[in-house]
Amino acid sequence: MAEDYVELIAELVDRNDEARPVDLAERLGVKPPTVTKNISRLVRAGLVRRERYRSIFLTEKGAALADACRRRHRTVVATLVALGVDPESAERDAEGIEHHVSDETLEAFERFVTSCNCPLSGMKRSNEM
Amino acid sequence: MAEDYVELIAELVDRNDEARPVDLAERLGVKPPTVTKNISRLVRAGLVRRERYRSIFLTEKGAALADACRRRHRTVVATLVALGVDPESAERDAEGIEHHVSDETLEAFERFVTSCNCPLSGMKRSNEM
DNA sequence: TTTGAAAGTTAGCCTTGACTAAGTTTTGTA
DNA sequence: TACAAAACTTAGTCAAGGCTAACTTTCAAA
Ligand SMILES: [Mn+2]
Ligand SMILES: [Mn+2]
Ligand SMILES: [Mn+2]
Ligand SMILES: [Mn+2]
Repeated sequence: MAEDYVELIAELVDRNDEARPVDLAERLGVKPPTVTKNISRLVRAGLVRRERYRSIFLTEKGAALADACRRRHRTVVATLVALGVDPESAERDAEGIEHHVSDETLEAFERFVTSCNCPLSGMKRSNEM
Repeated sequence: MAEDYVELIAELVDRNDEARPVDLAERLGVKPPTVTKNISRLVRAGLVRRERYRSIFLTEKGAALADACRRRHRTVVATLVALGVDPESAERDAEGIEHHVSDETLEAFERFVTSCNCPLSGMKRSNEM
């Protein structure tokens, strides 16, 4: 839960300079009271700051987690796409898969997408055929 | 939850001709009362049969789900290993990842591991380097 | 400047999936 | 065969993460 929240908060702050509960609820597909309760949990965990009836921001700790999650998210999506999954399915599946990808697996994914993008490897062609 | 249970029950029946709650608890890393409660849920869902104080068996429906899950599990592990993840990490991560792999992604994984095992593709070499 | 709608919170409820403690049934062994 | 240990279930508790209904605060339009 925490990972999806901080990831999305970072994204919203980047795009809108703030993260509002209403937008979190919309994007996460839950109702506003659920967001309020979960944000309280994140506050308890030291990941976000909040003032009542105002926007939500990440703490240093939350921002660090968000960065790691966003990076991992992008890597998982890139890996799925490189394996031939259509981008919409890749995005949808990655949202769940990302939370089960260990550091070792993440490194393997990074190696793979890197080698895939290298035109000399010949991997992309043979895979996509 | 259901997926992990039916998958494991199928595996235990294959290996031991029966699935006992004590073994499920051991393998799933939970306590016996948790297994009892979850098995009741599976009974309600029509996935398993049970007689009190006796072993657990899959219904037709449960066996069908188990087969699909085991197949998907193996494909996910094979994909991770083909991407260079060590087998222990692959097995561990697959246990979580499998539940978020859609049919489209599963097909892409199958295509990938098949092409990887084809000695003519050259993919395995370039990836493992 | 008032005021109504939008946004946010609180309270209370539910389900899932975990646990412990305590009771019941089965089973291996003396 | 008796009985203790192992296996299983029941009862009760808890936290996470959903929901609705109702309340409070904010904000923008009249
Ligand atoms: Mn996610
Ligand atoms: Mn994500
Ligand atoms: Mn699993
Ligand atoms: Mn599995």
